[in-house]
Amino acid sequence: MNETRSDAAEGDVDTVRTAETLFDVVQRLTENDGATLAELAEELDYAKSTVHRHLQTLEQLGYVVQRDDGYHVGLRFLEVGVTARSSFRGYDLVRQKVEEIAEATGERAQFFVEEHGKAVYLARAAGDQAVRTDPGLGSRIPLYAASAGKAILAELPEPELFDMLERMSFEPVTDHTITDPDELRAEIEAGRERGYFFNREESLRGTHAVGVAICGPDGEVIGGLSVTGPSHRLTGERFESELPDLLLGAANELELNIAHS
Amino acid sequence: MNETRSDAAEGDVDTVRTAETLFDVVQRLTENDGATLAELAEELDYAKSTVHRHLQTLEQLGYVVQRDDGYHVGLRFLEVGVTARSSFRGYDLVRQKVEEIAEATGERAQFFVEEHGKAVYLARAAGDQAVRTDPGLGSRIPLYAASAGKAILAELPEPELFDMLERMSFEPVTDHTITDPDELRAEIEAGRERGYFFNREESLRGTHAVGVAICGPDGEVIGGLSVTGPSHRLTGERFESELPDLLLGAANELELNIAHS
DNA sequence: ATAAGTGTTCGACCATTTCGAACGATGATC
DNA sequence: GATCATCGTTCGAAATGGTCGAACACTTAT
Repeated sequence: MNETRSDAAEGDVDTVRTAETLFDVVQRLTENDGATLAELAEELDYAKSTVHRHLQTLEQLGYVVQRDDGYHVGLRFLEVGVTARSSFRGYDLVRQKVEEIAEATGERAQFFVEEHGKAVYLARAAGDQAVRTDPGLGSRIPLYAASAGKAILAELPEPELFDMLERMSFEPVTDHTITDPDELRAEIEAGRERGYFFNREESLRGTHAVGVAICGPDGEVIGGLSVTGPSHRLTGERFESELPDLLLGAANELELNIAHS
Repeated sequence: MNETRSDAAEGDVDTVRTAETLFDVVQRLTENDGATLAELAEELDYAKSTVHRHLQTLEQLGYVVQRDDGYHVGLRFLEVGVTARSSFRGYDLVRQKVEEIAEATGERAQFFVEEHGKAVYLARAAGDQAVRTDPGLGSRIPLYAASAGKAILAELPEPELFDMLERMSFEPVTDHTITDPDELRAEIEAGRERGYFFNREESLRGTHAVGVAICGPDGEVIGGLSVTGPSHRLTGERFESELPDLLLGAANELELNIAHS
């Protein structure tokens, strides 16, 4: 099929170096919120003056805040991130549906989209527990380790799917994670027939999940919806039939609503 | 050439120019999601190649995504923004409380924090309407135009308050917005006695609000909590006594819970 | 008073960003 | 099926601007 691809595989295309150091600072700041200038310079191995200049720039632009206890990432990231989130079609509708599903099943429901070959959490709701904030909002897991991720993969057009599988590194998340491309391929095929996908302790030990894809009016995949719970509770009929049916119904309704929005 | 360095706070401190152009791109991308390279270069008045390089860098770092219909801001902003949000003490507790208040009052409840001299939405919940997403999450309004903003100002130590008032530009949001520093000062004093603050169509026509401050265990202000609603519904006893009491109770409880967390 | 911890400034070196024009790829129009 | 319009991409030359390290200023603890 394709052959002229190898050259772009690893070559760092020409890139703005300064931006890398800038986001290094941001990155370190998220991992070590409230860090001081000296700490950051030390950890990043840049000159203090360099880090200082970047922090000052970031602060002036609103992306960093300096308080008495050190530097913090600013809420402008949240502002931008929220617009990024709402740029997904039907996000509001999906969010409501996620909460409905959580309530109906008593389990945790979540919605992912694909970005840069990973599954990114966009919404999550818990059935039983008090309404807790979404801790991992925006966090990423490999597509092949999530039921919703597999559902997304299965809806991709063949060439894109091929590319994506090519680029995957298949690092295990748990000892049940699929690490064989052929095995993943087979599961995608199987799930395509059924319309729903499973995750048996592949992303978290002791946790099962069922997932389905959400597609837009033109057939393009928007994201994936899944229900997660303890493996002892997600089993048998409920796991293999009831929850899938519920999800398929939800997906269907969602897709209709999205198409008419 | 010699620089006349006005040692006041006015001068542009030395700043990473490249970062400015980079965030110019990001900014434009949030305002015009899905823009093409040519559009961005045109609107920003940079060379196409320059914008291209920045976009490529941003994409490689995960902060921008290129889809068939153009470039989009990436969800990494959301990821970073969420950590910024949860770096505020007691955010989870506050969020729950906001939802409780919305449910109890049937009106809209919201939580702000101060950043860069503005009030930033961190949480919002609506009582009546279906659970809708927070549209303006991360968005900013002037402190002096929000009841919760005034509450925050009133809790600041005098020197900081002074500085902040100095820097304020007092641009009106509606025709009821306070634009006179002395008037604001007076309202802050008055509210300090009472413990709560009002907003009478100062941020949105036809809308009233009551707000209180939330403080941490050391007396430092964390943010402000407020209830908003149509001015015809927020009036009389309910507006000037019931809601304030409710909010003061909520703040009190919150502060206790936060102190013990 | 001293010391250790902040953040801040400065000038010289040289890395790197910027620009514009030309290229290649894709899709629309006639 | 050829031509035009648009899109993203590449390239080298010129100068803009980022990096470094040492020294400064400031606050708090010893």
